[in-house]
Amino acid sequence: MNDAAPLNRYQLAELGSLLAEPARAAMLLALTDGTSRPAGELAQAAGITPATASAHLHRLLAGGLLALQVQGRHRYYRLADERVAAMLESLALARVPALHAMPAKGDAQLRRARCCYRHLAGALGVAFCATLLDRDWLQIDTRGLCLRPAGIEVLRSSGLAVDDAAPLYGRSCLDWTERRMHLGGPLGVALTSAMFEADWLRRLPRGRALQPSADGLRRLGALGVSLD
Amino acid sequence: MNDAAPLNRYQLAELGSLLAEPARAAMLLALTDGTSRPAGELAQAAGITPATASAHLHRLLAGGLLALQVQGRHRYYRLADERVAAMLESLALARVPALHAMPAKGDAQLRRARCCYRHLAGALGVAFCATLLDRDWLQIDTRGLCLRPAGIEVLRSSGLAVDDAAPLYGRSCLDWTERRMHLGGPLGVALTSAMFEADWLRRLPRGRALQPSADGLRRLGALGVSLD
DNA sequence: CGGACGCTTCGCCACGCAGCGAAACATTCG
DNA sequence: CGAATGTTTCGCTGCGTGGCGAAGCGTCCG
Repeated sequence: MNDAAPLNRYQLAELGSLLAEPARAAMLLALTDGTSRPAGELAQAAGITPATASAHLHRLLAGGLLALQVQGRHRYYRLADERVAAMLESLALARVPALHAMPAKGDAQLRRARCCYRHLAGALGVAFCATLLDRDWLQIDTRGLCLRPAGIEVLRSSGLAVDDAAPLYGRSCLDWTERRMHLGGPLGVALTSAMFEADWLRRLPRGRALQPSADGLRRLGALGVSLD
Repeated sequence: MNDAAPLNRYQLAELGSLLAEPARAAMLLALTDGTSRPAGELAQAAGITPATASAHLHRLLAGGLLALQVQGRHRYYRLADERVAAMLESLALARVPALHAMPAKGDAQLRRARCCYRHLAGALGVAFCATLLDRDWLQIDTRGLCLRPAGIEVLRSSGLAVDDAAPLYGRSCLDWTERRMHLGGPLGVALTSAMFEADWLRRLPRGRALQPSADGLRRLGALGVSLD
């Protein structure tokens, strides 16, 4: 949640028109997990020919929503940055009738652990964040959420590679399925990627769901993180 | 910031197309301060004839972005709810080149105190939030930010009508000009409206800027809120 | 070197829709 | 009741743009 620089009508309209086409929307949504995908794959995801997809991708690129990486004869597109992903996520909020059709929907795996762009969300993300707050390992100030020294130490001794060179700040991120906050922002991303490195979490081939490893669950449990 | 229910391409595209027209964007932006405005005024703000505006307003209404209130021969439109305002604000973030063109822009009044939809933002909002956190009057848990009893007491004794019947939860909201968090969500809205009632703050006829009263500044100063 | 592949550019068609003026409808006021 | 005002509905025109196939261009591989 943010208050924002005053957009003028043309900037807002331009942004809207980039989203206004189902084909472009499909391509953006296919990239919300943070992956980079070649143009052909995005064309297929959107259900259009490569020719049409190419035009759409250029518009999104020119609009600053996508970034391009050329690799041989493939051209990999990804979301320009985390703010674009955050914007897409936040758009969904205006579409949700507040409390409707939420709880039991989606598969159980997705509810338990998933990525919210680049950080951990779902029951596990909420429980992890609750523990950090509960044990006073996480403090809040006006710059955001930040690990206290005690938190850095305990996470590190659990096997998580936590960098304390520059203090990273996170932000609270309301969890879609749990209706509680979890940890997002740079700090959330850093801790989540440390969990990947330590093999506490594994990515699944498709979708946003994540698979906690047995070791990861044991380590988290030792920290006091329980899934009820 | 939120992770979101999975929007499909058509929902996202529909939402985008509602924003994609400068006329509609202008009308939405004119309503971001939370006011209700008659159709004719919105037509004028968008620079189109009433006939065209009527069609746009209907689309926005059908799309769930606006709410309508009929009063005599006037029809007052306003943003459907706070989530719509939040969405519009968050859209601006994707347009801002991270750290550009921010600090000195806009007038000083707007930077000092303004409304972020319905709650207080700007230097004053940030300072107020920092004080609440600093004095430990505000706690954070997984449901959000919540006043502690000591905080309720001290605010009340300063003359702010703080209701403690049901604990209100706020959320952190990144301040556009200050790059620090301030207090948003239901709690932020409640405290801000209490400040209006206590005449600590006054609305200005136009725009989002707010005018703190002399008494309000004195009371806030007594709480420890300073604008440096 | 030549074919396969990935992607882009080009030219074309067709649909959607924003815009307006005119007219209809509703409400208020004299 | 009739005029004035605010808003909507209707019919129309013109522009923007999404879609495709065909062709062009770079890259990889045998």
